[in-house]
Amino acid sequence: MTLDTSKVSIKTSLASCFGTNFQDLKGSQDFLEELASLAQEITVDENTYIFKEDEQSNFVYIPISGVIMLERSTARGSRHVFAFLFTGNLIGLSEFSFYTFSAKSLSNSTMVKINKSLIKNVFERHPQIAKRFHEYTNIVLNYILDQLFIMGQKTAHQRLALFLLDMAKRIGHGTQKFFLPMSRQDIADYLGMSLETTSRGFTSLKNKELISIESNYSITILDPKSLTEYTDN
Amino acid sequence: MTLDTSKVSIKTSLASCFGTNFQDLKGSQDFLEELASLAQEITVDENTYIFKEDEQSNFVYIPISGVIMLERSTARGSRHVFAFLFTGNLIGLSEFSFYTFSAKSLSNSTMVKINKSLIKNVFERHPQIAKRFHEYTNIVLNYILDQLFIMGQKTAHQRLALFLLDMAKRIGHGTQKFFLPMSRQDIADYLGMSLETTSRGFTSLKNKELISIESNYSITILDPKSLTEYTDN
DNA sequence: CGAGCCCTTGATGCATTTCAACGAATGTGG
DNA sequence: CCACATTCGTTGAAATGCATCAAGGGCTCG
Repeated sequence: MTLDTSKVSIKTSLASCFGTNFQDLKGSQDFLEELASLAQEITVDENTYIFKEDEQSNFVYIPISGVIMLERSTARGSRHVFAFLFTGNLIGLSEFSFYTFSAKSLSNSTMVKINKSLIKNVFERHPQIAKRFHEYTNIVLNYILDQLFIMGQKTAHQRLALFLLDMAKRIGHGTQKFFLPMSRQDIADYLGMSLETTSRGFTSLKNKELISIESNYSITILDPKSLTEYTDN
Repeated sequence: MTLDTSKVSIKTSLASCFGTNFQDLKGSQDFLEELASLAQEITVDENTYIFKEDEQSNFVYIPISGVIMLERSTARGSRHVFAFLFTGNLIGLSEFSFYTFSAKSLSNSTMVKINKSLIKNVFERHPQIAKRFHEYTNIVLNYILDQLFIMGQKTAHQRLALFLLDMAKRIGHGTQKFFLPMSRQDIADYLGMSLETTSRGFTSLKNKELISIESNYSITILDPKSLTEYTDN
């Protein structure tokens, strides 16, 4: 039950939840000390659930490395994927006492696991930290609104193109070749289309020479500018 | 520049932003006094903009009565409607110094207009109030996630049915007959479909005897249960 | 009464789903 | 190490949903 808060990877993840100058915030030392003694770093295998929908939400998680997929299953057996998370997103903090979605690891991942009561307590005592988190929530909200717009107004292939551009930015960090950590089905369930349409989308973008597909999961964006234009209608 | 905070309508709106037992919160009296002296109640005519995208976001607004539509226009001239608000939603509070969307009144409306700096200041001084607001933000976030799911997985006519059920709940407050305050085009832009598809959706639901259409804007949900089943696939 | 706006309806074509078959990659047991 | 099963992705053909183009109907307001 101890966490090495001096690790760069952990600092990076915290910074992306609470801002880059997080260390300067009033209360941040206190918070870090509590994390050091009461939080833990866990590792999660590929394809395993960190938690499932409707379970008691006693913990929140911050991914350090790996890929986490958030999903919800529907009455009729279909599934909605609503996010792929890489590093530094706080998962599972809400007012509900149970999770409203499942979190599944798509790769070997490491995460910081924190008692929900610890976080809530820190937020009570240190409004500055709470404020930072809520600014971050606002960014998430705006991101989802953009996604909502995309779902309503873009064609299936455009949505796929936008998805790949987003992944390139978040995974490739600038390089245009990256490893896709999720299956075609996962992408389909995220973009609200059938598996086949996703597959055809890949083929179509390849034929247009906008991307190249080295293997099923290794993608290169050949022409970011044209690909962006393609998403613009 | 004074606001009558004893009005029931204003209390109701505040309660829906900050919780029903808002008055018991630490700092709420202070907040109310500031509102009384520094906020104002404004009225807005039908079909006029309260603010537009990219304007300086100096004020936040809480609708008291009427209907507000939040929209964003796109590069290619199309439009995305992302919310219809009735009463008690805090509009326009974000970290950006300009609005990222426009707010348009669809009816004669009254709203409380508050200086953004006042609100931010209250939140700094009274973490309990800020916390309430952020709980409310979380509810909004969940609502949008549901909408995202609907956009991805439901057919056009199902989306319309879900929209009407939502409106009935929010406008009719239990009664099944209600006045739709927005045009077919507004609904289309909200649900990501064409005006014609929206219209056909109305006709189709009418023919299925799930709703009746007294006039273009007066709708009755004849069979809520079957209508709900219809949205379930 | 006519103009203008909003809504509805029809016809057509394109986008996407669905059903079905095939191919490629991966793992398992003989 | 190879045959086989299994999983995942691709491709084709048919059917469906939806957008688009086009025309007509009803309402409101001057």
